[in-house]
Amino acid sequence: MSTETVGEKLRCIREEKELPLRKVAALLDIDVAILSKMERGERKITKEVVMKLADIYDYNADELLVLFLSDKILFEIQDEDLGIEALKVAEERAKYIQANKKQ
Amino acid sequence: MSTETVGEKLRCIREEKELPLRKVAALLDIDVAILSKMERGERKITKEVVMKLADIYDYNADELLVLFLSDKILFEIQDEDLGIEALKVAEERAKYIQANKKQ
DNA sequence: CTACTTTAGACAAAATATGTCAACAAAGAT
DNA sequence: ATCTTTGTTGACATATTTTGTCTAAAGTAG
Repeated sequence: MSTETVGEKLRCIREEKELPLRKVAALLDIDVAILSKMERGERKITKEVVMKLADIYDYNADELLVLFLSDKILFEIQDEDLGIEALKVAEERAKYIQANKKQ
Repeated sequence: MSTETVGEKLRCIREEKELPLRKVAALLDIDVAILSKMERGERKITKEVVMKLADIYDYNADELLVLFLSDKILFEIQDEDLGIEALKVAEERAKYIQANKKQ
């Protein structure tokens, strides 16, 4: 099971491609410091950046997006005793919403 | 299954108790307009307010807290095709974190 | 009408997020 | 020991979001 954050995952991928922050940051048109912080979870990553990095690294975008979303979900329930219960309720509600949304 | 938000739920409870916004807002020491907006989802509800209202209404705090948390979770994955998949991954990760946290 | 409840919007203040930059540390190469 | 490259840290100003306060207005009941 994956226990790493999307930032950690993106850093691993970048290191395997042997791309320096400098080059990737230039492709994203953002500051090197910000990308460094995003990989280490010090700055929030946006969905847009995740998608661009999937493209740059030629990596499965859905996998990264799921990791990105689950990070945000875990952030909401961190330190909450009822977190897992809330996740189950949220899943039921999400399924209900999905089943009833107009085509 | 519950399809209502925590705000809608809180409004229902308040109306059953026949308490006006004015009185409840006074007990919470917040403006009437803000409480009105919280019940309708126009302003974010805080965990603190949810707990205080559970006390004021003498209502199950855990139930309201789970609803409150699931609202926040659903907000994160709204309109995301991979939302339910992300929820499942988040649950696995949450279980892993819970199992490994020091006693 | 009057009294009460609730809602809508404007506004400033507070809090948070974001981009930019310079200084610093670590590691390698020569 | 420099020089170079890579990555990290923190300060700072700006921008954006959130929050509380207030007033006007809409809706409801007596």
